[in-house]
Amino acid sequence: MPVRLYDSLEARLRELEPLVPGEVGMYVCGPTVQSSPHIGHLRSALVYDLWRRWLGYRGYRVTLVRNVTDIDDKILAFAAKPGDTDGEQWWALAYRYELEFTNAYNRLGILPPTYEPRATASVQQMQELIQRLIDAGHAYPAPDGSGDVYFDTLSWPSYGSLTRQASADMVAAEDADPRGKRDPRDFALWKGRKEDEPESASWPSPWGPGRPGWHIECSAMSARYLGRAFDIHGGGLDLRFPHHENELAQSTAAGDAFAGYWVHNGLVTVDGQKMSKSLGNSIFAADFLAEARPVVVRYYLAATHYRSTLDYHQGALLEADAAYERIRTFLDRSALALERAGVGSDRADTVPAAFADALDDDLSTPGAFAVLHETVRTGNAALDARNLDVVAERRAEVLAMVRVLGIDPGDPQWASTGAGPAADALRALVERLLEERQEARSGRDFARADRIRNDLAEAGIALEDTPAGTQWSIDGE
RNA sequence: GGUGGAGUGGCCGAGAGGCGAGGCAGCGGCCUGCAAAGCCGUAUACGCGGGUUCGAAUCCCGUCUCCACCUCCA
Repeated sequence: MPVRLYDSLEARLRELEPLVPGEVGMYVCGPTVQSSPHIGHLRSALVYDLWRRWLGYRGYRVTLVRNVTDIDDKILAFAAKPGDTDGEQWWALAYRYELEFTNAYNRLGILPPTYEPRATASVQQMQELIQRLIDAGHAYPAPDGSGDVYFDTLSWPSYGSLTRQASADMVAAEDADPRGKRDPRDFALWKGRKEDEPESASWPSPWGPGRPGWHIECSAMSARYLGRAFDIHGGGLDLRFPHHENELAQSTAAGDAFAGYWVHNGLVTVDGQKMSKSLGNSIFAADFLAEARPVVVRYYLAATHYRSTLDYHQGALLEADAAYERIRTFLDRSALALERAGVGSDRADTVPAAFADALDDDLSTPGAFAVLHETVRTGNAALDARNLDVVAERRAEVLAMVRVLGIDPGDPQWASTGAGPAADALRALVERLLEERQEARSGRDFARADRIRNDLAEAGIALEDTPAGTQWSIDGE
């Protein structure tokens, strides 16, 4: 079955047919590194990580490019603002936040993209694109001497096609500063340097010193790294307009075929309300990751379909934790049972057909998780029935699925810091106590056995008696 | 005003004309010294009102409510 994905431009499910068979070029709008990452940023990056992993599993060679917007109005404004970061250069501020994003991505097991270009490194390509637009009659330098260059929306009849809007119906922004625009809908391709802006934030150009507008970077960098025609363009739903609409207009007006498919991920709300910088209700990555293990956060973010709104509320991570534990526990139990029987336990199979069908169908992670849990259930039943052949099969399937989703509990990525002398000492002590408890149980001295179990529980160590012996684990790991 | 999306059981969350996805919580049972884990069983669910159909959560008409975007946004 071919992979199908929902194309926002045509507003329908389409089969993926890459320009070059077997290869997929994917451009995703990354963050503007002006403040700390929040859940929405994590979700967005995770969505494309999952797309990339699935397409990779399906045999495609995926080139994933996710940009970093490291120059923009707010970055300059925040750097200039007096406060804690007084005196910090705009580029230092941008880099500081970029590192925060990278760190959060890493903790969630989001694989680094094939390449992560910064806007400031492609200014030349942007200028070339702007020049092509001017030459084609779709852009003009402002006549007011500001050094701005605008895209001429009225010169491009299909402007608005991505969001199915007619230019005439668009409400002009209240705060729109008409400056040298021919039409309020025109947008800046190039912004002339203003007096109070640092010289380090300006580049020479045929239209005077200045810096690129926001939208132009994606048009220029997607073409630079993926070609003037590429397969998939992704980004948050909130970027559809104006950002993606403008990208589409610029690139196509300049004669580039641009993206074959437009994919938009749903936003994250908090208690039903949109999370946004202006509302100040953002849940930041650091707080979020402090609430649950990163692998559980990943499970939580991946379990909802990527196009749905994800509404975060208190307790959501606890549910995700319980669901994830079910999978982890099965993998532990099955490994133990197979090893005792002298059967290897690291075999990973291909994923079940139903799981593949779900992900082929517009990356239906909810369907995929349903299959994963079904498989765990039948695997557990086989364990109880001591049917090890079936256990081995189910385990191999679960491993394959969990690896595609990036939530394999055995992945060193998620390994706790519990290695080294301290962990060894803890293990020795716990195992000594477990021996004592076993002696007590054998002598039917349950009071003593339970006292040991309670003491360990108070220290955050949970016990589980299984036919194969007692297992212990540290809560939250 | 324009454009798009959503309302599903105690909660989360899929599905898109016909055997009630899956998870969490609950209840009953099995297992267990007791737990834990696991297994089995367990639900008058589809915003409201009409209609089409042998059959509607799904299609049609109407209606209510919520959300997003319309030049800061992942």
